[in-house]
Amino acid sequence: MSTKREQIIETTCQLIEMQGYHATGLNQILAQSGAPKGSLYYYFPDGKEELAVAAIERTSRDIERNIQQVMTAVPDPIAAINQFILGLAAAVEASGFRAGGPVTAMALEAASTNERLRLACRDAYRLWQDAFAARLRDGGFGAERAESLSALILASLEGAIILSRSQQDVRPLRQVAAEIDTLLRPGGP
Amino acid sequence: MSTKREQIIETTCQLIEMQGYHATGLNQILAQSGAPKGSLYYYFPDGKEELAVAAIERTSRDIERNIQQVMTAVPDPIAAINQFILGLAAAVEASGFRAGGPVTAMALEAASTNERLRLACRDAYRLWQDAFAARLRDGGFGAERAESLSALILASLEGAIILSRSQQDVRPLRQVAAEIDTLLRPGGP
DNA sequence: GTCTATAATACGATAGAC
DNA sequence: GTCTATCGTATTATAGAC
Repeated sequence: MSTKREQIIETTCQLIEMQGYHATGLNQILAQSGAPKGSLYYYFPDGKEELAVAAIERTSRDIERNIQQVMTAVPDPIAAINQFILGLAAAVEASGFRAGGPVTAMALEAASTNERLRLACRDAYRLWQDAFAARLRDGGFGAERAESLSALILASLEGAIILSRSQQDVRPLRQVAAEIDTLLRPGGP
Repeated sequence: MSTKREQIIETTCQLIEMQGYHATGLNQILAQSGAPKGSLYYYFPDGKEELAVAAIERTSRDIERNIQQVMTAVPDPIAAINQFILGLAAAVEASGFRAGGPVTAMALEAASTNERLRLACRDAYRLWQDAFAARLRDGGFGAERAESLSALILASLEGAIILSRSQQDVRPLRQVAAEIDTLLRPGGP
């Protein structure tokens, strides 16, 4: 419950999502969060790896809560998914195309080299995909189709964030939102 | 046309796609490619950044050629796109989920911090998306819809590679291939 | 629990011999 | 053109005072 511990994690999330895992140094995290190096190793004895896992878990919960919130606020599942993606586009744009979630960065950098981080990322993705899949089942899709559709939604979401940041333009995210909507609507394209 | 220069670029592509940009050291590239440090700075006076740009441009051409090849071999555009994605899934699996393209890694790590790399990634994505869009127009889709669909295809492709590597399972790529196919077929879902 | 100083190592880049 | 030795500065991690 320590507030300094939370500050360190929060700063880590911000820096990793902007720069990536390996480009973000412990010294930079310490400088920006105002914590000394001793505190970091007191709260995270395993060092950078443990801190990164904490950052992934924190983001995992935050995003999952965000998804649930939109899904509860908007009754129609298809409209809810559309609104979530557009909300994401607005957030990415508002950050000046610097934000896009720390999980994807670590998933790419550490998927092949760090098993612990890979599993943490995998679990986060699983949680988010399940949130979409559950809502799709509520909307009348069968279990298998909901699983398949939620995979497309999550994948295109992650990919569109990368495209939008590279182009510094929200168009890819908006286009994905529109095409997903078309795919989900009864009657189809 | 130097063969050593090509070796350096090829090794850079392999290492960056496995570990990312910042995690890949110049010394590691040199050791694996068998080149000495002097050669690297002779061929790439601007150092790591110039080398990374060369790696992106090389991958850009290779993938574009791969897309064109599948699109030429398979007459039906929708079937061709499906086959390209499944081919990608096979390649990712064959690499032991270590490969997935060096561009995405750099796009994420450098989008906010290195303008030169960001632009190189943006151009690569543009080239690939245009290849898909052109084929969709051939298949009868209007220009605007082809643009929007190709954005979804490229985004979901990139995202599904990340998901598949995190899970060490090609399912996400296969599910994306199937859902894209459903979306494209006349009559729809 | 909190903090500083420092160790051990790797990084990218450069200088200069050949 | 090719190569090696080395510089200066990062990095993660630790030891030990308070």
